Amino acid sequence: MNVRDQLLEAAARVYAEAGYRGATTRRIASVAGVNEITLFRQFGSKDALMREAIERCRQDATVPLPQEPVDPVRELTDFARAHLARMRERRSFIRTCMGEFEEHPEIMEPENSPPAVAAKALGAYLGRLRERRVATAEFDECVAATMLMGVIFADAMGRDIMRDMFPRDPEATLLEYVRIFLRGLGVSV
Amino acid sequence: MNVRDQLLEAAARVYAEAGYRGATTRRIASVAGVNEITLFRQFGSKDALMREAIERCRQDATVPLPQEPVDPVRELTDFARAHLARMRERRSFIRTCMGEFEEHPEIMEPENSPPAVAAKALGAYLGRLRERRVATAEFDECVAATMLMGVIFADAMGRDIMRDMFPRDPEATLLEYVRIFLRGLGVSV
DNA sequence: TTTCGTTGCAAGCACCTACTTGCGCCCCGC
DNA sequence: GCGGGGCGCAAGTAGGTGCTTGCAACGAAA
Repeated sequence: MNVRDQLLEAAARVYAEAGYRGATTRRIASVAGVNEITLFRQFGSKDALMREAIERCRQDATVPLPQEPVDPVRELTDFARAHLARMRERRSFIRTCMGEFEEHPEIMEPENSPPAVAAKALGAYLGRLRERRVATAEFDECVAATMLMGVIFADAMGRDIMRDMFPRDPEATLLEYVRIFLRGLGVSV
Repeated sequence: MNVRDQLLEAAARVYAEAGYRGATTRRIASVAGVNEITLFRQFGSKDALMREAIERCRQDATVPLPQEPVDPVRELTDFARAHLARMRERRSFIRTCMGEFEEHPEIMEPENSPPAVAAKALGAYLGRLRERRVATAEFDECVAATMLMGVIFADAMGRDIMRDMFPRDPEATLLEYVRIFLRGLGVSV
């Protein structure tokens, strides 16, 4: 791994831990194991480095949902588990971004944010569930999709912060989320 | 309002906007409309001021849930609306706290955090719904309570950040959250 | 072998930070 | 009227910040 990538990775790590102001060039360089001057020679300024480092963390992993629903509980559990795992991995980074939204709103591009695209795909899947008469209740699939993504988001962000609020067994909790959710859409579980 | 309270309020406001590092003593004093030296004379140090200012924001408003459920949809909608409004008011502050959790985990006392106590009260209410045979499905009321609080939390935190993910009408969305949720517990809506 | 681009090191710049000192003003109780 | 406590102002401390300069070492390409 070349010096540039080391710096980008270190910048993202330090940013997640300490925020923009706390991510000093000296600290980033130290974590990257390179000289501070090299940072400026490579990126010109702290701002340019941070912008590129944060942009790098944006690559979203899309979780597929089947075109033809077969087993909604299993399919949605897999979907939710994948998103939950991914958000939990990045929780420090996400929390820092959210905390600095007031100061740097530009780093949040609402159009393509990963949860938003996931919610869209999920909404389409829920629409298919209704078309196939698997989901029999009246519901707004957009609100429903936002709801499930919101539960996943809250779990990923809050489990380590408010420890006594979240049940011990993450996997069982996840399954229960999905079961309550699907029953709410009129899917028999 | 005396100088001390002005400083405490200004400190909380600036902290919510800029975080701990961004809340400089000069900026706080300027927002409070007092001299920076007065800040140190009153509180001794920035840390003491911030600690007291943040502690002040902790006073939680408990939202009552009826002992005898009558109209679950209305009761839970009122409950959810109150919590949503309160979280949304304080969203900047909450987001900043979450963003700085890695650096200052001590400000989060997981035992008495407002969402946790709300979730506990909600769980008890859901238990009553089941005892009265209003909620007929099998569900874990602890997980269910966490689920609804999570949806509220995600809406309060995310609506202004990921604008296209949340439907336009907050009140209608809220009602739909509650309806899907209650149906998921086996309550006929 | 020479050359040249990349890196490290030492030092330093101007600015901001939390925090201190000394002095003068002004209002409030006596 | 007057003494004292609370406040503001000017100035300054030591340390951290982003960023720059000058110079030497190294390794690969020529």
